[in-house]
Amino acid sequence: MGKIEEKKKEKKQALLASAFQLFTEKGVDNTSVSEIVKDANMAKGTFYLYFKDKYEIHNYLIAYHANLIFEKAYEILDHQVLEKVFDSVEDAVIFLTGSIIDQLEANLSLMKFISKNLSWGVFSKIRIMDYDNQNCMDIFDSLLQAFSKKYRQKELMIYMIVELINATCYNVLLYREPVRLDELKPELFVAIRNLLKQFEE
Amino acid sequence: MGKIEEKKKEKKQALLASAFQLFTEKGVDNTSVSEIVKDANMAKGTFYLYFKDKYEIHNYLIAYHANLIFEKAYEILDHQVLEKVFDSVEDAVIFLTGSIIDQLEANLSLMKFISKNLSWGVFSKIRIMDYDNQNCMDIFDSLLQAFSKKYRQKELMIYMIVELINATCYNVLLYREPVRLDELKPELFVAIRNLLKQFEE
Amino acid sequence: MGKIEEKKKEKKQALLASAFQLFTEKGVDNTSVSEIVKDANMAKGTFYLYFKDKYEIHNYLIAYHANLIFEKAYEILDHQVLEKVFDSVEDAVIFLTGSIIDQLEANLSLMKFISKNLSWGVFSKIRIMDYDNQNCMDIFDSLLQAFSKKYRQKELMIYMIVELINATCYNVLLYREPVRLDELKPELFVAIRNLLKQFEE
Amino acid sequence: MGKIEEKKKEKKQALLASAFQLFTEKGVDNTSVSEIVKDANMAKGTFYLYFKDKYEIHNYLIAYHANLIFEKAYEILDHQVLEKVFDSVEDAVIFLTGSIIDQLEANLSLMKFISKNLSWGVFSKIRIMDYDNQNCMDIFDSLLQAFSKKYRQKELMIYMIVELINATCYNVLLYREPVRLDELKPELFVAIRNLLKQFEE
DNA sequence: GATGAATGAGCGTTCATTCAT
DNA sequence: AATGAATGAACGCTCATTCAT
Repeated sequence: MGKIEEKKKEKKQALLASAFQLFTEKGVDNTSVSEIVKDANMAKGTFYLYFKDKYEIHNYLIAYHANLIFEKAYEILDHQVLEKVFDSVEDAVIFLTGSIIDQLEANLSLMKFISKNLSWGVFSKIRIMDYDNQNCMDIFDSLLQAFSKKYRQKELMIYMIVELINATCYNVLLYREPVRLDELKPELFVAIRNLLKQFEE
Repeated sequence: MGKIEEKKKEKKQALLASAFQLFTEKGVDNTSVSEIVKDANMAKGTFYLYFKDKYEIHNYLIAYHANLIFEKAYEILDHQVLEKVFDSVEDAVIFLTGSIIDQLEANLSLMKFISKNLSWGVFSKIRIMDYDNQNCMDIFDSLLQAFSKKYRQKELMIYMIVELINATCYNVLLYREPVRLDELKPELFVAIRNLLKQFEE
Repeated sequence: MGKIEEKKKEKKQALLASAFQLFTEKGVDNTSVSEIVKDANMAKGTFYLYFKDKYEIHNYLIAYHANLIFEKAYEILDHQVLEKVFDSVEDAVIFLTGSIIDQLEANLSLMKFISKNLSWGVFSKIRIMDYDNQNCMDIFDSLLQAFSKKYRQKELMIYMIVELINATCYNVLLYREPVRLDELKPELFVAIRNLLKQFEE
Repeated sequence: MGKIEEKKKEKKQALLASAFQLFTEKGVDNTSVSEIVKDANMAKGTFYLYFKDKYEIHNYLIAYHANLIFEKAYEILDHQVLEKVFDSVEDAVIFLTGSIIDQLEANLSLMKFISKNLSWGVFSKIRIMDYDNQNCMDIFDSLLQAFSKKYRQKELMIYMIVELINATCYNVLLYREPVRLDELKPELFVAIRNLLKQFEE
């Protein structure tokens, strides 16, 4: 019956929502299963019907939200590409980067949650999960194709760009160290343009 | 009497050694104080004579080992500089980077330990601790001066380089994803050269 | 289902019984939660399902047993009042006192437990708890009304009488110092009669 | 050598002073030997050269300070008796009581410290200790003799008076329950006069 | 499928006491 | 006599997990 399936999905979503809120609020280590189920209005045992343990729900959430950020960024980008706003791939990537940084800046606890947990491996696993979004790589890929430019080692290039953004923004956004975001941004954009050039065929 | 002081230092060293081994083997969260003192052949209470809690010994170890890596790299570099091996700062930085990566590759659990815990703030605090070494920034600084080249925003530049190295090497060293180390290295080196150029005055 | 509720009540009762025995035997400070649950044949965690900490069960027991003593004394008194045994309020109060002293004498560890912990504030809080008995003040009140005599500052009067009884009996019952109980009693009764007179309007 | 004896007495006094301050400030259970010796500027081991354990120093302090209160009260009284200020024993006892209550009121943490720990047995042991003061009983005794009145069962009488004062003042001073001190005092004085009359021969 | 009472190993931390110096 | 480093049992408390209902 579809209704049962629906109810199960609702339960799972409720658990995910509660866990995400608590994880970002107080950290994963300081959040207990008890608190999650309490917040989700469920019995403790129910949690274990949907997730093997606390770490499964943790990984799920990282992948989910990391993907969400790219999705949102791409959504905005897509409109602009269609409207031929950008002269080059470089400009589009910079725009994408800016969009991602803006999202992270607007939600620091989300950035904290994702950043230190986001490993390259997670992206490739996102598809396995039950939300059928495009992932980060596809987004870049389609972007690069849209401008029909040829880059070698596309995956490595994207990897280096993503890691550079993530790594440099972390301290800057959370602690304003060693510089403020508005000081980092222009240099980061130049560095990304250079990385793109570096991988041109 | 000096003998007591000596014994105390030995105890502290034993605790640091045991903690480091266990932290790198099983992670900080999965290592208990009980295990540390057991490994160090001490009573539980003794731990608290030397460290306020698990996190104090953790921070101590991060700063200590991060510093050690730079020190070792710089030691080698120093000899080469004296012998005028390098034509430019760029070459020297690349050499330094290579040396650091080699160390990380040779000790993956150390890399794992440092990488996810190393925040920019830690560097500035290293001096405070009781080993009076030069730190990362000083090393770069003296390097740059040695070649009397002028760069703007040196701190930001170093920050971006260090974060790029750290971030890109993590997955590559630990999971060989998305490429192997020997595939990453040349591109990383080019990227670093570009970053240096970007900050030339 | 009622069965679960019943089992929970049984568990709580078992904890209370074990705690009371250990508290009176060895004192509150020398009794650990571990010992209580061991005596009650339960896991340590179970204790914390029923009481916030050691002090909650402690307060519960003080109030409970203090109330119990008054209740028992009043029960007997009630019958006698109905049978018009007493000529005056004074006689009834003396009877009540005697009855309370007898109970304390029969259970010295109970007396020790209650005496040093019983503060005036506890009485007013007894009602809050889940046994809905009359408390000390109500008992005296109804007694005084039964004989329709008017006293001023009833609460202060009762306070002074109760404290006098409690304070003088403590050393006498536990250490027979400075006199034996049978030497104290007549003088205590006279003193109480004088206190009652003192507060007549 | 006398100097060594003197130094030892100084150390003991320092420990007593530190312990008393900490006991009254934070309670006996929340004060550790570590804190006492730290406050007294001594090594931990030194404590055990002077006291068997924490409880020995505790008992010592109770007896000492309880005695001190009576002493102070008597000192004042003595002058007044010599000057024939009082017409009767009753008046003198009331004065003594007032003086004791004033001291307790002026130092609530002292009152808290003494009150619940003061047992009749402590008084008789005071003499054993190394401060050779008169104790409570002697004070009353000499008072009664000064007025050459005859009371029966003097010890019991004093016991009841002292316990009544102590017991009724405790809650009133600490929590103002069930009445304020100025409401208790007149009634307490009347009750004491009645007790004295009760024991007249 | 859902519950939540029960578990108990494990946590970090304290501290009275000992004893080599 | 004085020290203070070392001890380790014991503490209160947490919480992931189980399982009878």
